[in-house]
Amino acid sequence: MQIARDHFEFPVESPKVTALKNCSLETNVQQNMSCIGLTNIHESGNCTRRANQYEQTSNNITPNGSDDGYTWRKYGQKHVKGSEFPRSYYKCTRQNCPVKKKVERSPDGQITEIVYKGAHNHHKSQPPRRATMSSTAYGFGEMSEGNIGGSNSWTSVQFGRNKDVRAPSGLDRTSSASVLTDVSDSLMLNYQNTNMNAFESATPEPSSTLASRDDEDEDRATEGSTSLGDDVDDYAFDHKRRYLFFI
DNA sequence: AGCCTTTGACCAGCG
DNA sequence: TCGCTGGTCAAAGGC
Repeated sequence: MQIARDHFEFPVESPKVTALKNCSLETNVQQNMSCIGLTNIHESGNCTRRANQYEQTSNNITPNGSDDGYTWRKYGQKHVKGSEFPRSYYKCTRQNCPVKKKVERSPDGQITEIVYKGAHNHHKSQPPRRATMSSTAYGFGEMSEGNIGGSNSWTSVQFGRNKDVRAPSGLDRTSSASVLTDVSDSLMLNYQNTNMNAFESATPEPSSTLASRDDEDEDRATEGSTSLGDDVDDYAFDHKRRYLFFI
């Protein structure tokens, strides 16, 4: 919990954030987490390009529950009792990756809660067999990545309201953050750039280790924020044309 | 052609 | 044991 909270305490006004805010204004995609998240790691030029794409399809798009640098496949959706909104269930599409996540989203498309379960056995942002929009953006991936090498745990990321942190097992390590949705948007902008080191220092395994172990061959190309961003940009842009969706 | 989402059915845990 | 609930499966259809 503390870890997650710490994640969201990064500067709101960084150069990246400023650029992204401009992006939102230019494209009328405001409070669009996907747009912001996707464009976080790119130059504003690309930001505009992407945002236009979204604008064509929806005014409120937040693909696949969250943009966390991993690729997710939705395998179920259910309206859970006690919850206002339907809950979507996602699996990491990475082969042999056991990580799952639950996403609750309000009717207007805002994420109200994300709960991660398990630990990725691969580094994030590597092009999967088939990328989707969700695989290309950044924001909360480290939430679950902090569990790499650990037990299957649920890591909760919450938006807009306070909820109990999901902790089915007393042994599970959980973390959560409760922030306003619009605030979280801004926070996501900076997450990748400003908090990687901060988070890594708070987690058992630094990403450099992660990137060079389980899937070294495939992961190598994704190391480093710059190369990572470029790879994701090109790859994601191409595939987003096909997978413009939202929940 | 391959991967995706959707969605109803099914299963397991719990009181 | 039964009913409720959350989580997962799998078929169907879309992109």
